[in-house]
Amino acid sequence: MGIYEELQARGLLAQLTDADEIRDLINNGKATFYIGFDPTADSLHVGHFMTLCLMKRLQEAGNKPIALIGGGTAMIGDPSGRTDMRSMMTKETIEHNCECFKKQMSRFIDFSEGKALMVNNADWLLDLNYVEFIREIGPCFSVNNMLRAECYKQRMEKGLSFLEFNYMIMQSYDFLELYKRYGCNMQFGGDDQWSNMLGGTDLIRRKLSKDAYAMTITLLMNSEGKKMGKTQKGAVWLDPNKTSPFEFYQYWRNVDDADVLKCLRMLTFLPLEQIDKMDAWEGSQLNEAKEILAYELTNLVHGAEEAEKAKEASKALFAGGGSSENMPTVTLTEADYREGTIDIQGVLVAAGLAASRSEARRAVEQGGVTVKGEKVTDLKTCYTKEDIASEEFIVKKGKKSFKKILAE
RNA sequence: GGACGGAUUCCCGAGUGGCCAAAGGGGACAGACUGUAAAUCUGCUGCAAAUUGCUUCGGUGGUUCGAAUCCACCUCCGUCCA
Repeated sequence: MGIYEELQARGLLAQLTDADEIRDLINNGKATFYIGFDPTADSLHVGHFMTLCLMKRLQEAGNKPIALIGGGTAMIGDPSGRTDMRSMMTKETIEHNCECFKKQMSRFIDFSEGKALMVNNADWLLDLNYVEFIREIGPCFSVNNMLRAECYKQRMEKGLSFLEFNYMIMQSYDFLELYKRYGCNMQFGGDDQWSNMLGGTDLIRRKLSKDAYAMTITLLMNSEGKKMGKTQKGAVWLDPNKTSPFEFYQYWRNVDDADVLKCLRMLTFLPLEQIDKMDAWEGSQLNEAKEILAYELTNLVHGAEEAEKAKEASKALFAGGGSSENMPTVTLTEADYREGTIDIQGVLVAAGLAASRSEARRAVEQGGVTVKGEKVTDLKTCYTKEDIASEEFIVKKGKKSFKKILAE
């Protein structure tokens, strides 16, 4: 089974410009491909993780990846899949984010000895001369066609600025530039990038009369048709400081039944045969599959040690037993106490389990707060520093949020 | 450049002088039921020293005893015309 067939079996392939040609290229290690990442935040998230995995898979199959950091395109902002304009980022922010991306990517992709490249499109986009550029590239784009592209259609109602309208052209130009510089003949990306990517293959054909290919991977959607990797608090980040390994683990531990197998196939590197066996699992047995999913992904992103810790902590909390050693903790400082004590609302707020004292009050009133295994119903419940220091002071809000509190 | 229309709480969206911390829906959170799933039902959803007080309806000023609501100017967005 070639890499192409494997990707297909995992359900990763969405759209391809030329399936036969692409299969031949990637199965035989003849592809030099690029995937673009716009530095819109200071950490990669789960969406990026999928494409990074794709990159890794293809690299292992002998193809040469180019990770393109969009230091230039981020100056414009991709309107794809957005209903309103992105807020503009300063040059400094973008540069900072680029650095963060670079570090994180090196964890997944082997950049040693020219096995992969990392480039930044700021290097060629920022110095373009406007008139020269539009004279060279402008004639290759039909506005009529661009307006028909899905990514712009969605914006016709809410409004689309000229700035964003240029995004597709910039991305197309990237592909052309990479083709010229490195012989990059393929581009991969999320399915929402399809029209931008086609812009690139078209441009290469027009300017160089050469064929280049594009392929998108399926966006990871849950059974409700929403993009996965987002929580109410925002994206699930790969940076352990933004999303702790434990939270990361829990996110996957909690996916819907309907999505487990899909996630295993698309995200993990487990052999397909093993995943196919799990296909037959039903009901509560699926919980095991979720545990595997959560462990595998945490392992990939944060390493085995962190994955193990997250698993332990989760067992300690939900299944009883296990040690509380690896639970997320919060240490209270002098400033948290008032006259030597802290009330239950204060504890919840200090632990980050409630955003405000009002929210904490509601949680207590509705019977959702547990301290050391005992439900707290009295808002006036107070604790001294000694109470907290004396034994395992575990505060639980609801079923899944909890913190171990330490005294200073 | 001209003519309209719009901006309300996490989101959508009602409210056109006091009864408005602001209807309704979604989401989030909590409870019941469960398998750390889904579905369903219930509660809850600005902040706080909490029978009260404070801050909020794009921004700044103004009218008024009283403004999300009226007036002026500004900012941003949409539609149509150029």
